[in-house]
Amino acid sequence: MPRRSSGRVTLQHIAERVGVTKITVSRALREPHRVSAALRLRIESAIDELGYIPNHSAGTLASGRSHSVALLIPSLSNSVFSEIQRGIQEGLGDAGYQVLIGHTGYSILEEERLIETYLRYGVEALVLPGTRHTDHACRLLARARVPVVETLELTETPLDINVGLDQHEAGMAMTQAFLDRGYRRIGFLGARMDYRAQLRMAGWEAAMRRTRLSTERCLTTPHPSSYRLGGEMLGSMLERWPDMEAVFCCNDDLAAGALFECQRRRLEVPGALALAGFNGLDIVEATAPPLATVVTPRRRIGDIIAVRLLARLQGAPRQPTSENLGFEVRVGGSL
Amino acid sequence: MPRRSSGRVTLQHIAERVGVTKITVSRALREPHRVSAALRLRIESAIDELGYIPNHSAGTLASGRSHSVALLIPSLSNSVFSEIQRGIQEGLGDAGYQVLIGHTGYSILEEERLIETYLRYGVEALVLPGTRHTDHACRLLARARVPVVETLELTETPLDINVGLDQHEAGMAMTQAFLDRGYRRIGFLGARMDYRAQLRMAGWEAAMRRTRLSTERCLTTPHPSSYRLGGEMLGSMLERWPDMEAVFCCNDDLAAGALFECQRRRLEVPGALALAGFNGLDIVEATAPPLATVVTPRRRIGDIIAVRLLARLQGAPRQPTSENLGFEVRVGGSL
DNA sequence: GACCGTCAAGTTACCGGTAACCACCGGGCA
DNA sequence: TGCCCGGTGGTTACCGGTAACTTGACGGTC
Repeated sequence: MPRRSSGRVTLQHIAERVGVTKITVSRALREPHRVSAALRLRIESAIDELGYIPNHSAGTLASGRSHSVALLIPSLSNSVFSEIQRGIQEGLGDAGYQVLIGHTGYSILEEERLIETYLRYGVEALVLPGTRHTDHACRLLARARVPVVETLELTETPLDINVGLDQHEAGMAMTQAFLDRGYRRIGFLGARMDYRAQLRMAGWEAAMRRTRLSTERCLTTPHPSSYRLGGEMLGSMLERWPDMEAVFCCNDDLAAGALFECQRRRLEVPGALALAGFNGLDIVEATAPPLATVVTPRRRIGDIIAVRLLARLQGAPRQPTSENLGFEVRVGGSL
Repeated sequence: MPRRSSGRVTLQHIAERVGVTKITVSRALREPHRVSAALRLRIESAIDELGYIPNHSAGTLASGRSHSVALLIPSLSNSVFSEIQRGIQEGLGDAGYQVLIGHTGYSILEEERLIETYLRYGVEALVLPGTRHTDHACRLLARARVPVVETLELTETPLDINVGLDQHEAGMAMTQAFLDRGYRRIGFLGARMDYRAQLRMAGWEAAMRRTRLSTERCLTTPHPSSYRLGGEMLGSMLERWPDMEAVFCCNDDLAAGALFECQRRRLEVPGALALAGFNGLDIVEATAPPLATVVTPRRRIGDIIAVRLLARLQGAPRQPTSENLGFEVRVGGSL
């Protein structure tokens, strides 16, 4: 007599119903060609009569394979990550992997916690946003001997697979686009200031210094970026430096918010002030005028991650590499 | 000799290292008070020396409890869902549950697939967006005997717990706000046209009919909504009905896109055309003018879901109920 | 001093699958 | 005829934990 009556239908139930042993039912599901056609049909009909649902834990425990992969993303409301997710999902989903999504909220501590959680789940690979991790997270990953993807930005010392773009260079390129059009008093607005925002800012600074211009006009905040914040920060900036000619925002949300603030103040864009954002989200082409931005190849990042990961999951050897997928400076109508 | 050398550290390894049996180690982790303090310390240090990571599958299989809950969301780039997620995460995370996020892409077929997947994982509860599901999904849920939350909209026939707001009534209320201000030729723009968008539209229709006004001025598309689409649809609408006085958009993205299009056409908002959106996202208070919208209590929905679910998980009996958390019409500056 | 209760740790069986190996059957072939 | 082989299905053990029950030591109580 069973100790616990889970009430759940198991392989054993199907097997009894059909009059075979459970291994045969298991095979009918996983290696159908190894079971005779007639029997397979009887098994299949028993399965859906009884409503059998395989127990993933049991399967994982027995086989040592979980058929799942963890994808950690910093934000659930940012289409930068949702497009990466889509690429990965499609690539790995077709190969039979389930993609488990975790939400770090831009915190590497939360990332560490999630890495441990998903290692407990036995994921066969992990995709992490960024290249900065806690020491403990690195130890966990090293011991787990599981393929790891670091994405979005690039690093010289990848843990394993690294796919992204050079955020510093992108920041410089956008700044150079301002310079090429004759702007000189170019400011920088940054929110959240996660590592990627810092890299973009460093790119702006480098381009300004190279041209012997001041990097004084810079405002940052640890708060998450939002449209409203873009407007507020632009306000502070104009108050402090009324002579601004151009503002480079660390992302499109901030830039759009800044644009709205200009509209409220009846400041012509780009006539009175030039603006640019970063990422190339949908909004930049919708505003009046369309915003300058750096378009990042998010969907492609997702696709490439899926390809590289599948190769590793199918046995390709580990070989830490960094893959630069580039970016495109789009001038829009705001500079 | 082990058949497969998983390489992974198990309870057994810790136990041998400390010189006890594995059940003692297991207890030290789950019921520390049942193990003497000295031994507990030795166990803990062995655990982090060897880097033990519990095997979630084994624990789940043995105990019949997965300590995880599935949350399905339609879109990973819409802060409507991310705020709900945050509420649920905080409420359930503290109680020791892991929230597994699934992405349906607004498809009930994909929802069905994910429901089955997560039932295999043995989740102890499911949170679903919406009240429409495939028949097969309903059968799966019924058989699983697991608490289910349907959220966002309300239904008269909840499967179990239902927390949301009356989307139809909200659509009517926003339309009434237009009417109260004297607008008569009020159009409706809808994208994606998932069930909630349909309900909002039906609310608009009902309010218009009640006032004996035409519901002719209506444009919808199955495409996902975006800022760009909002502009394009507004263009089509104005072309077809140049005499429009007001436009109610099924969400804020569309409304913002429509506003940008008005700016391009130098159409004063609300002077020449009044606009409203739906949801109360960050963007509506950032634009110039701020957009009218229906503010939905997303964070509260998440919080309440967590509370109701915890009660059920701790043994409260199933008792299908529908909980209406209401909404707030915010007039902004666009009507 | 016998008895009882409690605390700390161990024994045993089991969760629901899968790997690896084995057994049987019928047919083709030398 | 004897042998080998592929196609089918079964046997056995095990994955890494946990539930439930048991054991033994110790202290308090009457």
